[in-house]
Amino acid sequence: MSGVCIPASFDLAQTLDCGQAFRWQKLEDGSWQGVAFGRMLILRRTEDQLAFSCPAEDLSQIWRAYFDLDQDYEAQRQALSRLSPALAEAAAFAPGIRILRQDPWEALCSFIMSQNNNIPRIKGMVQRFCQLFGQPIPGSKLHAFPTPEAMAALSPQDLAPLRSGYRAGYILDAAQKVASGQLDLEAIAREPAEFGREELRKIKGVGPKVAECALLYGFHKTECFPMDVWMKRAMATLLPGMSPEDFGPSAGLAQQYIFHYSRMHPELFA
DNA sequence: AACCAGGGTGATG
DNA sequence: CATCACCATGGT
Repeated sequence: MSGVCIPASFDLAQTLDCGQAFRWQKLEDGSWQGVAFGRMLILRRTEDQLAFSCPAEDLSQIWRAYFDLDQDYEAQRQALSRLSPALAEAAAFAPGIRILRQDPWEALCSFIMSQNNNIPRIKGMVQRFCQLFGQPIPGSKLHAFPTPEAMAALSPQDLAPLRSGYRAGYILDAAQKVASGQLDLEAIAREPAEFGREELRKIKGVGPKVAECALLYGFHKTECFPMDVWMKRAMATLLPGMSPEDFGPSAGLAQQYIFHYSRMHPELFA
């Protein structure tokens, strides 16, 4: 068990249930449980601290980066809020959102599953995916996210119990391209976002939106700005005339404020 | 029953 | 370049 002071802007519910990650679950006692990088974590907030169910070593080597704890989100939120009153309101609605630094393959694969799908079903699909094909995590009943190497050997029939529909072929194509080295995720992490956009779209079923999600949530390319159906509606209604480039280097955070705000206020678009 | 969901593909104007 | 049917599945 190890603790850490809560950064100025960090709310567990806002960050873990805002549609950027699909493996976190709120437990009965109010703490959050999830898996990332093959480790299970239970996370709970006390009055002025976060309690991590892990050794101090994992906190400094895995979770500090995952939760982007060294970044000043308060400063970004204030800067973004000056750009537009509507954005300021969305940011004030969930000031504790942070952009997680997820595993690149997990983000890519999860958002391939997300296409033309809804969030509850995406969560179920990701859960079955891990349960069916991921390495068990000792003493937890949970499983790591399946590796591309493990997936590359499978056939579409093997993925039938996943009930992912036509996305099964997309998942396998992604796994094969990554496992074979045809697609170099480390190079995408290293290079500018535009390189990643071109590379990721070589995968079947990966278009502009899925690539943008993978780049933002898996490669932490913070200027990326995924445009799904919610965001298109929100931009037209709340931020008419503005485009992704107007939000600068932390456009991804602006996008997440707007996305979450829109999803929590569906009546705005009725 | 028809329509929708953090879309993409392939065909057609 | 814009539009459109279609894609598999589950919820409303």
